[in-house]
Amino acid sequence: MPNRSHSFYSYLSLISRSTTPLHLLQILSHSIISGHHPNLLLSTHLISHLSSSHHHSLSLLLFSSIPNPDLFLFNTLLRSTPSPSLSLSLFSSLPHLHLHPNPFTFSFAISSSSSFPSPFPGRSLHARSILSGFSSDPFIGSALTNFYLNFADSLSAHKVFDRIPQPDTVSWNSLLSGLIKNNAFSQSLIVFNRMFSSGTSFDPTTFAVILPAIAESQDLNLGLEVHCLAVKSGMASRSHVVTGLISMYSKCGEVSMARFLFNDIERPDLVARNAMISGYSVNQDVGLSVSLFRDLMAIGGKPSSSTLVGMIPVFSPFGHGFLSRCIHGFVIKCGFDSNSPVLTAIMTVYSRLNDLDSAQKVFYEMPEKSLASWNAMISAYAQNGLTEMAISLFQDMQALNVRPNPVTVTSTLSACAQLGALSIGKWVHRIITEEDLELNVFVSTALIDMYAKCGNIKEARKVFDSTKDKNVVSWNAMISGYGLHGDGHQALKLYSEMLTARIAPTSVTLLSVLYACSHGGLVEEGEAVFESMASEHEVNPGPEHYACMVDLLGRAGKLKQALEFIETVAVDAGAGVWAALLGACMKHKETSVAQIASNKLFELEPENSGYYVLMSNIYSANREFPQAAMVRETAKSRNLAKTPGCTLIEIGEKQHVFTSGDRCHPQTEAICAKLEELTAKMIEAGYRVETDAALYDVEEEEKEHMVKVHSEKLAIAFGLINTEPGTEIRIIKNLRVCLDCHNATKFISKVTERLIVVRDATRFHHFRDGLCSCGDYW
DNA sequence: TTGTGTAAAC
Repeated sequence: MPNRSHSFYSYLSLISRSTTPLHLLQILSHSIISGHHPNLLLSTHLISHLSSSHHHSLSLLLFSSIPNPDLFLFNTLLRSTPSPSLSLSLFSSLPHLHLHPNPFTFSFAISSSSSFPSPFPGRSLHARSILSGFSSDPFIGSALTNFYLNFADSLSAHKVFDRIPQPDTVSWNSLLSGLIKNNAFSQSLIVFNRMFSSGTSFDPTTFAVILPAIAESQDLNLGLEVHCLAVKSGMASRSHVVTGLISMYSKCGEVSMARFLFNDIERPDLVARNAMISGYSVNQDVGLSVSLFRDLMAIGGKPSSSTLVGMIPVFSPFGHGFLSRCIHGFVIKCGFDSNSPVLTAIMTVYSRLNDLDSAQKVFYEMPEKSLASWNAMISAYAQNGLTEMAISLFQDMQALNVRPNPVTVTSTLSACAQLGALSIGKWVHRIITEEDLELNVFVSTALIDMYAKCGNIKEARKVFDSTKDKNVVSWNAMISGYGLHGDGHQALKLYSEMLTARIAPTSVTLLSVLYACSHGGLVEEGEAVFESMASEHEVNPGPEHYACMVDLLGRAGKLKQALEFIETVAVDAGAGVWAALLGACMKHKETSVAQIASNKLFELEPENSGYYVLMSNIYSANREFPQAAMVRETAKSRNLAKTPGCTLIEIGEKQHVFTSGDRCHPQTEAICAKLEELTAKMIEAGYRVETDAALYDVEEEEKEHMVKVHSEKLAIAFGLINTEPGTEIRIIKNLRVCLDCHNATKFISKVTERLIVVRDATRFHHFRDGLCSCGDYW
């Protein structure tokens, strides 16, 4: 303790060395006793110290005891006030204190209003700062940039930022980190480029902020450049920067480079270790990930939630038993049983193991659902084919006002695409626009795919054309979209544009192009593409490509050539090629090649009921009924169930599903009446029942030569009743549309003057005025 | 500064 002879300055120096609030208060009382009443300077120091040791109530107490605080003292208090509502009420007390806010006052108040639940106080501070004449202050500008991006308002953020005359490093960093918080990774890389060209110098924060964005976009070249910049500016060994580099290299697949940097760290902290552990994990190196984890335990380190989140994904290949026994148990033992990120990682693993029940259980029992956990559940549903569940969960989010991010809408759109739910897909598109979510390459590709799969190929193309950062996946989605719609020529045209743009085709690209040729009947073009695969594009054909070639040749009626292709080129290509050949035999009503193909298939995949159905139908089509019956008997004796056909139609935003011979729908009678009315008109127009169609139905006995009304006809009739004349009708069928339904739909489109769009298991059919876009080639 | 969740063909 100082004695009476101590000067005012010795109190100051004591304050700066004090660590506990008690100690600070002792000094304060001592100074008062010894006649040194706490003046402004002394109080300011005290407040600053109390705040940095998180004793906010004490600093507030001290502040209120000071009769005439100055602005500097006020700002010091404001800067360290943890609660946004408290700092807002402090701000409004300025007039009582006869103080005028300066730029620091505004920027501190704005910073804390970023964590206020509503954006209004921050906006009003923005307005008041302009009225006070600070419209282009760099400090306020940075704080506002940050504030607006915290409320996902990137338009306002950019406006504010552009008003800063000479943005400094901190301003740029605020913009960058805000964009990244909003998942606007590609945009952040553009801003980073602008920052670089402006000549603004980087600080360690700049590197720490931009490296995750580079990692996210997997742009290794940019990562290397930034690494060089960091080395040149002498910041490459700062701990935050190294961690960012380790993570960036791992995510770009350069895990050995990451390890090299890691080994160079003298005493790696927990964060660096976590980055390295997850680096091995994303690169599927179980051994090294676990061994680093062991190192951590060996030095007595305590794993953080990030350690577990980083390590958990590597365990999914071990299978369910291991996970539930060890990992889930370990998480609970470590006290992370209510930690949202850790539980989200567990959910993802369950989902990858197709154990949706467990994933769902973790999700619904989570005490606090984060955005990531909502996303994990939606994508778990979407990836496991539970499309309605995925969509309904997204609708729940909307109802609960949980704001989606690009990841959320990407998964939801994927569900819409699978389901063919166009109206919901459009609704999601509107949400993306209204909420100003970043249209990153994932979102735009998902939109392209959704529009294409839901039948709106023009809208798909519109999105495709307006997408700036297309990658090969976007091109693939668009090309396969054309294939789906039977437009082989557009698919080939786009493919050649892609080659001109010097984008290397992947095996998926080539498969999509081949399918488009096959669906469009472009045999020679398809053969040329197949030839070019290995020779020009260094892609070796896989079983799918071979099957597609068989499909291409077989559909065109070249069954012998297709068989030869299998026996000479596509040897050991598996069941796919034979299935394609069998399908082609059905189209051309050919039994001898079909026998060879089906025998192969019964041998390769005896459990697949589809082949028995197909073979039996081929016999029936050729009036070889005893053989047909025999095949069906075999299938029956093996207890093989066939997939029931069903058709979906959307009226408004509601989906209606019909099965074959369905009489469950409330409007059943009206539907039957409509069908009778239609049949009469169709027969008048020349329609005759295709008898072969009856033979598609293996479960129907021959006693009935009548076709049980297939689900697509029910759905079309239902659509006709419930929509205005002239509206187009869109239906989605899970199996391939049968010959009779295809023919009937042509007539329906004619007699009702409607455009009818049918999506079946493999492609789209646009029926208009008695004709189908597939040219009866399907 | 690390960690969760995302699109294309079959």
